[in-house]
Amino acid sequence: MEKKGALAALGALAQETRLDVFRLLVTEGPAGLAAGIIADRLGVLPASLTFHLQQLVHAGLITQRRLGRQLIYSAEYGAMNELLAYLTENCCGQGASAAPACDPAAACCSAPPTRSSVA
Amino acid sequence: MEKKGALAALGALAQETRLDVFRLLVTEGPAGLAAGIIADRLGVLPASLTFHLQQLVHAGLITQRRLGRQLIYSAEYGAMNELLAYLTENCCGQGASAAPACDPAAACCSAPPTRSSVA
DNA sequence: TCGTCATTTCGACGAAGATCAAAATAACAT
DNA sequence: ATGTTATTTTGATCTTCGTCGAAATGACGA
Repeated sequence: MEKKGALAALGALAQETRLDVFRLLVTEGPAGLAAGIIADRLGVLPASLTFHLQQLVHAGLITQRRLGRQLIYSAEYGAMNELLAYLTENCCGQGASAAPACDPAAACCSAPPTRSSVA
Repeated sequence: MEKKGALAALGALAQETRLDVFRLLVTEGPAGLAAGIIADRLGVLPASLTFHLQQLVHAGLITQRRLGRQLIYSAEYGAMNELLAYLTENCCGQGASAAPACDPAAACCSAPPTRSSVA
């Protein structure tokens, strides 16, 4: 990941509501969560949530898909891996390794472990 | 690292100048760099640099010490390790490991490899 | 087609972030 | 004491960020 992308990801996560949203989506795995449910769980007004969701989408940390009349958001594990890789490579010593640590399959409890690999 | 600290660190790094400063300090190792030299290398006005350095200090990512009439700033590797640990534990799947990846000894070239362990 | 549910867009507002020039402080040498 | 260098503080200005209520869009069912 180049600097631009890392800055976008860092900026997107550097806000309490957005960090909460992302963490929530991570625990839900690839199945994701509808906007309304996220708003309910976190106690955020719909308009505000949309604002934050857009920032996260724009940073590539989450993706959006439509299911009926609701919009489902889910975490983009690859982006988090790239961010971690960037940080270990550029903000630690020179010899830092970058083993991918994020895996949707690890989101164990709420969503049944999906066999499909990461997009 | 609790959420508050992670937010502070993310916010501190989510700005181009500050990310540049931190990356520069990381490459310099524990020896650190004087404010004036950082300003020179990055082409930032002194007042602006001070502003950004303060943000980084406040987030715990760098530390300050005085050497004669200059102020030396150096990277706080522990803070970066904690941030990486927080991200892997909270923003990846549940089973993510948190092996400390940052080591000042890895900043090989400019500073002689220090034997003292990470704080 | 009409209503209604889910979500987004719009417009306005205050708060926080970033930048700059100018003045102030701190440390040292003469 | 005085001057010089290194850095910070101050204050002003401008932009960006986050929040909110109200209106608009999109998708579905009757």
